Amino acid sequence: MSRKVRVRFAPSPTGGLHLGGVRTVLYNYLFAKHHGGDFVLRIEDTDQTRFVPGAEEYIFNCLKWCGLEPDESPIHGGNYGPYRQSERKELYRQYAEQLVKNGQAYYAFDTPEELDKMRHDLKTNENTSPQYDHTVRMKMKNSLTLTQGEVNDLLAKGAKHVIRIKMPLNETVSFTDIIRGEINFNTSLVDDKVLLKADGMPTYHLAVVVDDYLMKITHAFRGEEWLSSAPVHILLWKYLFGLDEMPKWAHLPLILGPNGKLSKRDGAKYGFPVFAMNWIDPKTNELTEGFAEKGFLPEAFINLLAVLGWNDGTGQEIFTKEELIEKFSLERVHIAGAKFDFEKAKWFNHEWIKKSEVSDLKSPVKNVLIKKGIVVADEELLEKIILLVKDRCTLLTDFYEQSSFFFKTPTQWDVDAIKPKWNEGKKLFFETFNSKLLSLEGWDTALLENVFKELATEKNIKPGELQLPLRIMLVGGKFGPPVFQIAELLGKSETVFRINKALEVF
RNA sequence: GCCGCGUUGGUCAAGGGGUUAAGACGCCUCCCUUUCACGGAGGAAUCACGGGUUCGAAUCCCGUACGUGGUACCA
Repeated sequence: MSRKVRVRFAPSPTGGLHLGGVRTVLYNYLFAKHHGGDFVLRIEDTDQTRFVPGAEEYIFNCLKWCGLEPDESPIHGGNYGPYRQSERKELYRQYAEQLVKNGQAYYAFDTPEELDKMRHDLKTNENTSPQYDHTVRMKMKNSLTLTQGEVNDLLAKGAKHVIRIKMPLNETVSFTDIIRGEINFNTSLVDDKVLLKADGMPTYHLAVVVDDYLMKITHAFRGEEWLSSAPVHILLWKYLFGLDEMPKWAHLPLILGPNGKLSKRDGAKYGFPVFAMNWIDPKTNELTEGFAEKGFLPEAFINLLAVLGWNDGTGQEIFTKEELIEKFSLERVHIAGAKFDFEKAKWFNHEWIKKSEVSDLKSPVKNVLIKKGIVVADEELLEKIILLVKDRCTLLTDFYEQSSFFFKTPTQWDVDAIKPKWNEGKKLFFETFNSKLLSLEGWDTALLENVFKELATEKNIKPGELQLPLRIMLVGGKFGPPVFQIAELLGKSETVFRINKALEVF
């Protein structure tokens, strides 16, 4: 009988939620839901110096927008709380002390200056970043080098100290990564990582192991950047709780930018978002644009993220969240990192806009229009407009360009586009056309097109040569859906009005 | 430097000993449409390199190169 699947995501509230982070959440979520398990979200606010106000709330907003709400979290509650690292502070010390007692960790009293000095003194061309490891620990100020009495004195005096893991000499630590298979590390090459900081807060290394144990996590998925510190976590599991209890690991490939690791700067540089939603850094007031505000549908966003590094083997690319839950498997996650391609991302959004129902598009489109100062009074008209233009919108924001002319009479016309072929005959045509429209019984696309073509034939002008001028009269430029459909939605009086108005200028 | 991980068209990728090496994005051509899209039909473009193993290697092994992550009292 296997345990219920429980996976977790543990962001630190340090700022915006970037693509890699959202994808990690996504894979956690999909895996949990695929197995009918729980998706636990805890906050890694272990380091007060890096905690950014508003960032936690921001994370929840992003998850909500993406439709990836956790089953347990600081705001959703759950049976394994508290879910904030800072609120669990007292838990960690005992485990660290236990390791010290068992000789698997030790107190270190080195000051930051002493550490700097050590790193500076030992730095050579062959060893550009010396580690606090078995080669130097016996030269430092710690409970391995001091006498028991000295240590007790320091502790009694309340001397600042950390607890570091004592990496064993020349042992092989192995574990099986669900995506990558067996991975081995030689412990001699791993440094004595700090487990408990001088301020009493745990580092990620201690916290992740203790919390995963206490919260009964069965599967731990995280970015590949954690792979190097995996041996520390494995050892901690072995020392503290036993390897049998340890969750299964999977290290997810990185999402890369055009030049290496995807960074916030790449977004600014290449003009695409890297965060799920807008993030304003409270310190600098700097805004980083999000996919939501850029005009992405959340369904498209998680879809494109899901298939950036995973596929179901069939060639299918468009998946609903339900399909993803059903088909997702870690074994089919790609091992290598993937470069993010914004063009493809836009394609996904376009596909999603095309396949979305008008009723689902209405609210986001309305928001786009309202933001641009357009008042949408007629809901029915809005629905017709969306249906008419959605195939040509890649981003939700495109709905503005594609439909604003339905709400605003043009005040400028692309005169250059028609001027070369404009003449009195055409002007006369439109004057006649307008009076015909006025006396028309009924008003629909087919009827308008008929009247237009009949009159063109009568006047001996090719209808094609008249369509562009009509379009420009109605919308102002060479864009928009088929011109007679525009006229139909505009209605008789507005159509006639626009033709007259344009005729004065042409 | 050291350690880990990786490498199939420009990008995402399928394929895991025998394939004409799928498909998608992007690009190009044509059709549809005398706006632009959508849609349809085509096209150019790929197994990092060098050694093995094998009758046979994109697929397995070793090396090299390159990329990437880590090397913090950051996560």
